[in-house]
Amino acid sequence: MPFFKKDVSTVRSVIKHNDMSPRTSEQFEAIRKGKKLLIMDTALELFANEGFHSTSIQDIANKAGISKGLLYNYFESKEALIRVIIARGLEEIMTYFDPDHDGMLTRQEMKYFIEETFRILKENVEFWKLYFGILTQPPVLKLVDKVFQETIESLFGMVEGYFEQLGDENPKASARVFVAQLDGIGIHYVMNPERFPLESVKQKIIELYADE
Amino acid sequence: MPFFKKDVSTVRSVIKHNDMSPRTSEQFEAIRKGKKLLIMDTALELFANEGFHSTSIQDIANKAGISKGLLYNYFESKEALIRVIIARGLEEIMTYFDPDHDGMLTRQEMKYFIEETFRILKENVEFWKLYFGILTQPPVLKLVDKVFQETIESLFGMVEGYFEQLGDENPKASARVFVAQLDGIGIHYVMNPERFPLESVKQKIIELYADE
Amino acid sequence: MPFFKKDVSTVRSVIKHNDMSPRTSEQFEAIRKGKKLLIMDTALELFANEGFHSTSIQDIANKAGISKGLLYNYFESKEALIRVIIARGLEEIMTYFDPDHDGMLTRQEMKYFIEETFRILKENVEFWKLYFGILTQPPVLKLVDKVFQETIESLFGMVEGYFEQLGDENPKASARVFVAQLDGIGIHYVMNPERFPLESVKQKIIELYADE
Amino acid sequence: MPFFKKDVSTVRSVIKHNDMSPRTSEQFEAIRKGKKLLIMDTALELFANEGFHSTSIQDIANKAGISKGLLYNYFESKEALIRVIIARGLEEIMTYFDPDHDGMLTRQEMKYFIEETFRILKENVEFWKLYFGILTQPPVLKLVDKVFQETIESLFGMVEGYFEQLGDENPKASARVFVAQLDGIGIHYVMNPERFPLESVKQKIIELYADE
DNA sequence: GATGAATGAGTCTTCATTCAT
DNA sequence: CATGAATGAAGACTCATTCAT
Repeated sequence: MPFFKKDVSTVRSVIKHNDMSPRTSEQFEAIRKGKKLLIMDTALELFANEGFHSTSIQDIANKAGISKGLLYNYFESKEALIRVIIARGLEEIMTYFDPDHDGMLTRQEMKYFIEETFRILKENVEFWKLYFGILTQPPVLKLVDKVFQETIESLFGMVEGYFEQLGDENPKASARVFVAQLDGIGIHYVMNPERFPLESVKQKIIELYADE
Repeated sequence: MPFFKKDVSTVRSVIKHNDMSPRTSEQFEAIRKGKKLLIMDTALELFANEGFHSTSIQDIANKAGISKGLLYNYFESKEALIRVIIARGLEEIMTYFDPDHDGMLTRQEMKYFIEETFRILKENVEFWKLYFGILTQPPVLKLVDKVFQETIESLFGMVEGYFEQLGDENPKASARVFVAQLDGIGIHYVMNPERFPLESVKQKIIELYADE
Repeated sequence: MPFFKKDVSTVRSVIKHNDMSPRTSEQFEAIRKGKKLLIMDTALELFANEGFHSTSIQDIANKAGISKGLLYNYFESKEALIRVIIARGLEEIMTYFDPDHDGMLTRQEMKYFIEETFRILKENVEFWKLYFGILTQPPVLKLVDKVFQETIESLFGMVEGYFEQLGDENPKASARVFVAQLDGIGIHYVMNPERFPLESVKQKIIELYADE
Repeated sequence: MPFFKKDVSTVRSVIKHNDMSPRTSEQFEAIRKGKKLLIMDTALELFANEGFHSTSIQDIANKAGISKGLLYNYFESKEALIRVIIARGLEEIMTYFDPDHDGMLTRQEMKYFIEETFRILKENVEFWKLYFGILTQPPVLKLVDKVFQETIESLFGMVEGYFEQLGDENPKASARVFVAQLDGIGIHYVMNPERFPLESVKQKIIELYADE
């Protein structure tokens, strides 16, 4: 299940009650959390499939079944919205990539790393569409620059360290090739998930980079 | 030299023509061609670096030193403009990839193919920026869909045929991986040409796919 | 002390009442009155310093520490709110200007009138900022038109009567000049209270109009 | 005649011609100048009578008989528009107030100064409505702050110098009173031009300040 | 061929007001 | 009495496109 589709469902039951006293702040909190997720998920889908610029705030509101105004109750601007969406996505992804948070990849972890990559790719097609869409759109990239840079740097560091430790003579170049390859696969996959032979491609990558 | 910067220079002198003698129709033709190229090159640069949506017709006209009206004299719309730019680029690229136009890659041709790919990438950074920007923007991709599809299909066919002829047990998957890898490299390179070790990456790719 | 900052303090204690004993209806009344004053004072300050249009209901609620909804419990609209604020201000001011409520100014009362004017101006800078702000904003003026007109008419009547009784040959013009002068002083003072020499200006006005 | 209504009339004849060659840049210049004045005058009238915030760009465009978009062809924002209007007004006014541009008022010039003041007030009611409207609206005042400050300072300097040279014991205060009085008169006049006895008020002021 | 004034639909954003709780 | 989520109309501004000259 995509990391961002968690438990919006339980929210509704919490917000039902029926006397005349004002809602408690927990109830408001629950409403806010649910709506915020709804908006983010809706926006992600539209940004990913229609592009950031081609998606209007009205489009998002319509699809989410809310009013334009309400969206601004939760996000101060369209730019803030995409920034939050990206930050959430990258954050969660990084937790999968570096399970023991030591910024290091051991030989054993490499196979796991690749498998995780493919799993995450498969389960979050929308997010990755958006990710690649942003990566190649300079003006949109600027909006989320910092978090992007940081995440990518950290990833490169990990991969580079792996090749270094393997005795690779040019670990920087190898890391570039490796990450570029994964990105290339990601792009091709999200552009056409049905026709892309993800499973056999994964095997090939494991053979190439993590074979014992 | 970028494939799209060819004979603008020779045309310049014709455009500068500023005395009172009537122009011959060949001269008019030359003006048209020169202006058209000027517009296309200017637009390519802006689309690539600022994004299609963030570049206005006014921006293009300003940078090209012409009026908005004149642009519409040459291209019927902004969409038509990007379509023509992409079509020109893909067309020229394909001539390099399949020199004898037989849609086939022999073993010898593979090394040449890879080298050409890297050369073209290096010499046409702007175009590739635009290419990848479009590839990941569904609504913009729609504008140029047909020519993109055709080019990509034809490319895949060639590469798939190559792996088939090599006896690869899953030529489809291998072709996907191969093209995805080149695309990944392309993206990473155009995003940051100075820091990307293009030359050593090229050697790696040749080793991997075209070593005798 | 500003005429509008009177008994808020005594009310505060009542508002703080927070145990579980049921409130008497007098207590409710006191709460209502206290909250209403709180809202009016807060709104006055913001309207005066930020302008009517630039102050949002949310701003007022925030600054007053209450919710938007509650504000509408006391005032049916933003326009009603400013109307009530202005009406209260003008009403209280008129009680100072015409102490025996006979609509007349005797020669002795003139000096007192001028002194009161300056005292009131000094003690209610916020109110006068708002007053002058409204005076010069036709669409806002419309909102409070009636009470403004009445107050100004009544004032003019008093002053005109004074000049008449003094044997002035053109009491209407003199009254206009006099009131205009006071308004001019008022505006300049509230725009920059620190740098305006209020005391010496007051003496000058007394010399000019109420010297024995 | 208001200083800002000059010779828009002649423009139309200039812009007529009838072959297929593009307009000359003088023609464009003439069009731009005329439209710019039209927009400024229209906006002045609306800002003055409806207030800055209550006047929408659409209102201005409608009244001027042009499209919203065109207005932005001439002024980059609503704020820029009011700034230009105010700057133009203040500039022209200062030329009347200090005819020999020496920043000084001689005794003879004082009578002329007052007469000019009243003439300008009478002939530019709209502008002065806007002027006073802005003076009392902090958030709008901020938009035009610099030019306002400068003009007012310069005016105060002149008037203060006059009282000083007259041997006044407190020229600063006298200048304040004087300018405040003129402002008060201005406000009352523009609020209700028909009922304000401008002529006799002028005489009174001349008596008070410039009598020989 | 060439210009740029002109249009108007579409976009982001704000905010007074309502209402369920 | 009190809260703040929710609405929607309105406003500033942008921009592809047209067209008279």
